[in-house]
Amino acid sequence: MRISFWLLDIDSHKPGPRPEVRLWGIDEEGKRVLLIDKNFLPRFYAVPRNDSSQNVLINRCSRIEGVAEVRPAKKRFLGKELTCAEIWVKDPSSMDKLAKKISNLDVVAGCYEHDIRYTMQYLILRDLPPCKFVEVEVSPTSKPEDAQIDSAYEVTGEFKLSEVEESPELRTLSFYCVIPGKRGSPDPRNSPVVMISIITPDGETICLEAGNDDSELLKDFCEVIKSSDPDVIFGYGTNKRDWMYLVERAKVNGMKLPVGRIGLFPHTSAYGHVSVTGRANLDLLDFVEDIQEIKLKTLRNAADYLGVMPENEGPEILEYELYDYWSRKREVLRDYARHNVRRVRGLGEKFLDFGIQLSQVVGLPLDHVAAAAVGFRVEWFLIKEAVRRGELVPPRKEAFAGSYVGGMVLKPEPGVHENIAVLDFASMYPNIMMLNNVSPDTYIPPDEPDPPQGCYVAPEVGHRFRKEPPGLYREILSELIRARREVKEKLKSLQEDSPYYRVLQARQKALKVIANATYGYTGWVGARWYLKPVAEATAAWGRYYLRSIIAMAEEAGFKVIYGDTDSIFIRYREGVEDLLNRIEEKLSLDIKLEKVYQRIIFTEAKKKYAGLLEDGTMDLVGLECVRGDWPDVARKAQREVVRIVLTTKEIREAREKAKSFIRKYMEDVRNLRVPLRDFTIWKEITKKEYKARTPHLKVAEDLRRMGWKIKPGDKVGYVVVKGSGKLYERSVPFFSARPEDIDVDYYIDKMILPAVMRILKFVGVKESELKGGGGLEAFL
DNA sequence: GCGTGGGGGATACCG
DNA sequence: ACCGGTATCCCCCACGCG
Repeated sequence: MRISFWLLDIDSHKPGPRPEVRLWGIDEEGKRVLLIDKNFLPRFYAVPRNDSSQNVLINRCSRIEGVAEVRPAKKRFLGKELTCAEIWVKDPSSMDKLAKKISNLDVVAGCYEHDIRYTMQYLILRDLPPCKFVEVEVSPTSKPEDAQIDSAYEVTGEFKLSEVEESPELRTLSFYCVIPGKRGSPDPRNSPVVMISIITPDGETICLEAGNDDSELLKDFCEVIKSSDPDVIFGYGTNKRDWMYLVERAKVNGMKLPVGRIGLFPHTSAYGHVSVTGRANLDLLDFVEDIQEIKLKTLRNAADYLGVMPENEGPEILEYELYDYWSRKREVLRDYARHNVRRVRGLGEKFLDFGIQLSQVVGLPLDHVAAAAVGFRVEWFLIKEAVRRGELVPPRKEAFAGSYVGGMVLKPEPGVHENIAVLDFASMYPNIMMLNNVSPDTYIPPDEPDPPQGCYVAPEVGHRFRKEPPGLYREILSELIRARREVKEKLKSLQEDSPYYRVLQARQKALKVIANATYGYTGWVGARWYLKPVAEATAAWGRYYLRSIIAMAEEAGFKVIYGDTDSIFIRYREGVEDLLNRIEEKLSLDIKLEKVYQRIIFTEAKKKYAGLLEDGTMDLVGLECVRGDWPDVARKAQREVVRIVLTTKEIREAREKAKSFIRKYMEDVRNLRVPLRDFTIWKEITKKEYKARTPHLKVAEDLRRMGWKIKPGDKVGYVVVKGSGKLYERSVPFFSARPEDIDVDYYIDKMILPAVMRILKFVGVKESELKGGGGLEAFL
């Protein structure tokens, strides 16, 4: 029989002599099904030292224990054709060992693709995209007795992409755990999970609560999951924290934690994601990490930023207060947990479409792709496409991280400007790579002569790339960009509120993310396709094109006020369209009039400016007010000053307004008439060992002494208090300072004044005018 | 012994 | 565990002065 199947999760096991791939998913009727494929073995390639020994190689390999079959194969490696042996392996878990053994044979130059997991080989070789309907021939088989599914089948045919583009209706479950620590971070050996709030697939909210211990709670949690049988589980911070904690607690209680569609425990797997067999466990923090505008990645902030729930809704309880609320204000804690699980679900709804599309594009299962860093998302996309093209996948190797010169940044013309146009190249780096066929497989090393078809030569650095045939990057980038253009075209004909619109919107975003990260990927030492000249040449061409458009703009009589990497800022006037056309014609690169600022202000610094668009929105770029490591007192003050300067017609009037605002604001700060949290400075702990003494490291030490486990990736919030000595000696955790201890002079002199003066000095304000409120200092 | 200036560490931004 | 370019703060130490 033939079924439609949508892949949610994949795993493998080995019940007998042959391994099995298990595909967990949903059929077109909405049945939860398990497909079992007993006819797939993994394979890798052995490349002989020279062509003549291919037969010898095949013979030698065939006789090795654990090899199922050896076939001759023709492949390409970095553009070079080669013949090799395709070695099929009986037991996936022995592939590495086998490859190592074969690598050591005297007739073998090297082995490839043994480092690609069995399940990923399956998806790629069988052309099975995750999160997409496919049709496949199957035969019914008996359900594994402990598997929670409607039916099981054995795969008997090939997968064929289905016409159906929609996703099935997924059952989602959201959960939020409350885990108080008596003193600092909770320890699973002695601190129980006290509450789990859940929103089931039916929309029912359940709030589980611990009794004397959490064994009932954990049992009930598993029971809710089992009975509501979700396809997707949403949580926040669950990959790094909650799941591990729940598993540890289960072990302490001598229990299992059977939350999957089979198996007794969730387990940590690739990219640090926690795998719940048969379901997709998604940690929404993984998506929030990619949103740079959210500085402090709390559930509350993320939900607020994304319009899921205002930050002031529901009680706010800080981590160190949880234990107290559990002991004495439990009703508030329940309310808190209920609000937070709603936040989790809201975020899940925001990100699910994107996750699904990313999974389709990249080819990694949904839960993997969500947790994978950008580099790995790009890489799996490349791996899938390379295999499809018969190109061997390079192994990951230790490489020396040689640095190279990147993009070009112009010194801005400081001051206030009006009517400024921004011209920028559309997807500059991807287009450069396509245009000049920049790719690891088209690169010509210095010792090789020019090929007959000719080559592109990068400016400044001189790296050469074959004109023909098209390289891997040219192929995959043009495919990504073509697909995205097609999706964007289709979007135009759809209603913005239709579900399909949301799907396509997510799809074009997924395609863009991958295309835009490809240049960065080429310069990543850890990349399988890392090749410094590829990144170096791309950047060199970028500088060349930027210089070209600067010259063309100046030739046309425009003054270039600023520029960064792929853009220039010029006065907007007659002739801009003309300039754009001439640039496109000369350079064969898309360039656009990106925006026009009514007014824009630059300081002397690069990468920092504030502009007012025609529609009244403000762009704040690089300034202190967009940086998460400045306290809100300084950020708010600067932001308001910028707003005044940009929106007040007369500069003279703006100056006076800004002055009186800042004077008053500083008075408010001095008298603590601003929210206390606006003094907190947040900084990330980025590593284990430090050379320097800094405020945030000293505070991290304080917190550790208090029992908090501070790890790289954590942010510490501190305030500066009055007293003598170094700044770091006067920095304390934000929650342990009394308002009257705060060193308001520090905040005014070192944070607020510098931040606002950087703007105000360009409208004629002197620092002395702000300090004394027009007093004596003004005359000094 | 004390103030200063510059180098370097650390962080987070831009494109 | 994506790149290089950049600003900014703070710490620290060499240096000059007395």
